[in-house]
Amino acid sequence: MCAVPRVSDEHLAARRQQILDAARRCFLRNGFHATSMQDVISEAGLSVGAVYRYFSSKHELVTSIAQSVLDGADDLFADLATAEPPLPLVEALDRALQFVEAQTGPDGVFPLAVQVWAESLRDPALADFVARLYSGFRARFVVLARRAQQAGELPADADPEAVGAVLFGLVPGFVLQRVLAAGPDPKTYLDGVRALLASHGVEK
Amino acid sequence: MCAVPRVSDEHLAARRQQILDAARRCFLRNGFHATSMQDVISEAGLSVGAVYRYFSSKHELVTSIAQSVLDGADDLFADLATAEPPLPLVEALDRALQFVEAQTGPDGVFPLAVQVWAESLRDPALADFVARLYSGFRARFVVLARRAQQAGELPADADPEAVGAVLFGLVPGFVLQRVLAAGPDPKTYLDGVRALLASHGVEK
DNA sequence: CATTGTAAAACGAACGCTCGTTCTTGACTG
DNA sequence: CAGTCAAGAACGAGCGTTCGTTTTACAATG
Repeated sequence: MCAVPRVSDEHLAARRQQILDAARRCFLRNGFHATSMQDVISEAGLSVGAVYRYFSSKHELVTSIAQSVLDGADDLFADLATAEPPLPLVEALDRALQFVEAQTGPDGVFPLAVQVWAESLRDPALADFVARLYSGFRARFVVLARRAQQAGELPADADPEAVGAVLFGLVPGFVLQRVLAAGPDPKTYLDGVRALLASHGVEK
Repeated sequence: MCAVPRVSDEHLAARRQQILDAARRCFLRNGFHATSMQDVISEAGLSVGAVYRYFSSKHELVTSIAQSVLDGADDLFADLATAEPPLPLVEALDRALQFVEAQTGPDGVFPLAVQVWAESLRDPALADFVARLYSGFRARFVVLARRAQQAGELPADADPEAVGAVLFGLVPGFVLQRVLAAGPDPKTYLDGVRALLASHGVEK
């Protein structure tokens, strides 16, 4: 009741974001575990008490960053799956690779995403979040495959679920090589995909 | 005088392996960072001093496990690339997926590999090791692609480097879905690949 | 074959330090 | 002056590692 000495909501939100930004920089630089709360606090230019007002624990901070890292890619994938007219597979992949390529550098989300993957193996809540999200991603690619099939780009008896999984898998396959093993650039990778698509039928 | 008290080399090697096994279990259960030396020591049923006789630091233990996790896959990939007669691409992928599938469970190497990936982003020495090894893996798939091309399985103007990168990328693409997002089984995934290979030419 | 000398191997208490978190304090706001 | 917010000292737990000591294994000895 009564006296309500308040700071504007924007101020509170800005403070929170200030902490999140600092945490992201620290986590990117040193990883979740090697980053101490003191690191984040110093990076944010705040005090211990201030940070603990906005986040009740380090774990909450890690979780917040992890979720923000993974969110946002879905927008792109949604576009790929719903574009009119339906995108040819190679073009859809081209866009996806260009998008993720921009996130493979030290300022992109993928170095953090790799850490999230590792973390999710030991944090069931995070694992659930990741599984849900990535299954959603895959579903986008399944839609993409189904529409490509309707457009005659795939054999009539192809399983869109299977093709979608492969298409989706091409993305982390590209990213991992890029981040860990100096993989080829998106254009070269795409050329490889094209060559496979143009391959001669196969079957043993 | 001249006492030469010795313990057999096998004993020493066995002790070392005993520690490595314990460390692997701990790291798999809790991750590199959340595992304390005390955890490893208790798991191994040894004393602090004993463990530090064999490994001079926690970091050395982590590095040893990380390297052992990544080693060994190359044998399989080498076989794929050098088999006579040259393997059809789908069959080679089939073998690769079956091999990695066996390693995706909680007792396989992949949950640990994901941690190694994360760790390598912040440990230059490990990053170098990983990059070298994975580039080697990719090279195997490039050979595979080149031979498939010679067998007429790929267009004559295809770039084996690009195709090899894509083929290699299919593997982690599969693994990540399997480990993080309840991805499809190897057979379904392979069906997807087959459908793509049988696709209708494409180009815009 | 018992005894002894000795170095390797194992032990585990203790150390210094950093961690994540809590608590006390005071300044500032409405 | 009531109440919020930030500051930062303080805390206990747990970390990785060190190190002085004890135990073990075994060749040399008598």
